[in-house]
Amino acid sequence: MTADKPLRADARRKREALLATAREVFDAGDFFDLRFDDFARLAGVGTGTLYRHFPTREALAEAVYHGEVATLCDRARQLQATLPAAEALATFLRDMVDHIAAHQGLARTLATLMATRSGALAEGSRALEQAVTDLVAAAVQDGTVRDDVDAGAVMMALHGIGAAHDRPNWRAEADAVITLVLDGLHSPHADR
Amino acid sequence: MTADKPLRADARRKREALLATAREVFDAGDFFDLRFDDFARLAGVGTGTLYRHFPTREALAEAVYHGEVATLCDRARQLQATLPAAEALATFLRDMVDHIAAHQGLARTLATLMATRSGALAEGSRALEQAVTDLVAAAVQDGTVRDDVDAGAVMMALHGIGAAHDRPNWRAEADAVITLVLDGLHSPHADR
DNA sequence: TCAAAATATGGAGACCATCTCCATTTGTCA
DNA sequence: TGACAAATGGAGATGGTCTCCATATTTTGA
Repeated sequence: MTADKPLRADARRKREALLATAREVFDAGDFFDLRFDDFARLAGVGTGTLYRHFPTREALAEAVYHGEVATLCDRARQLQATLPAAEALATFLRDMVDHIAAHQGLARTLATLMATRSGALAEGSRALEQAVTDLVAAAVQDGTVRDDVDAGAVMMALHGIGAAHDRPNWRAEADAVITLVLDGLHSPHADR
Repeated sequence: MTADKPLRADARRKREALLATAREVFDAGDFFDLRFDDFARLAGVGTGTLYRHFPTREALAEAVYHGEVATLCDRARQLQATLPAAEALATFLRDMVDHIAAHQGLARTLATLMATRSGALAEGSRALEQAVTDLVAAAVQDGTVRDDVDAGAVMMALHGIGAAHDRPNWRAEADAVITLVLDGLHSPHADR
């Protein structure tokens, strides 16, 4: 997609170091508590180098988010290929909750980024949304899910779950949201 | 709740000016784009005065949010007093969407604040959640809503709606989320 | 009504994170 | 290996945040 420029050897090394460090910090949820310049020191890199590779904090986040999303999308495709549509959708959503539970820091970071609406996550988010859209469409197709509601609503609900990750009773509530959404999706159309 | 200290006359005037200005900026969604010192200038107040009254940006936001929440809670109580429980809940949720639609800037500001999780909105959020809890409890009581899901899930969904206010198709998706949640709430318990 | 005491003001400047710039180092290619 | 291109890193400029205190305003009480 982005025209690959042949990156020099040391450049790639530094870039990788930066990304590795970012991933850790990202996952620990300290992404916004850390002075940006310190990423550089942490990764054993000069400030200038950091800024050359990732002009903004958000650019760095985007790069990390990318890998994250790829994993989730693979998972979605895999489920879709091996399970009945409705079940694939349900499993994916429950898995998402597991995933967020297992990566609180990541959830926190993403929530902040979403809210700031730097737009930095646009590409990654679109990919994730596409995966959800496919799952929902398949379920609609075989008639197990109503057709008057689209995947956007599901994304919103997921967004809410991720953003609220710090609630005391998060896990139970997150599961409850998924339950509501799934049961709602299986309801017949309301008349109005 | 907070011990009221008899505020001096000019102090109250300045404080009010600050709040009025903040409310505008808040509603316009520019809350985080504006240099904090400029609030002072905008409100015709010195920087020092601003910081005396509201030590942080978040403190100022909290003060504004307070009034906002009070209105919504009143609305909830009023609905609860005049409509059957299930209908009161449904109406309130739909009204919330209307409200957010009518105050995009506010939604944006709140989403950012929530994500930053300054904790500044804790009190206001608790009040709002209490209102929703009451609505749900009443509906559970008279048997129109399942009892295995609590209000926290509804809050999460609302949170998601508010946080995603910048999606192109926001309105339709927000309505869809509410529909899913309401239909989900009216479903019988799932077995597992 | 008028000091004196208490309270509040405002803005100059300290502080600190972000980001730029370029002299130096490192890698690549012939 | 030499010469050119690519990349580095960190010193310092920039600009927003917040503190401090000399001055101004309000209140008190005699």
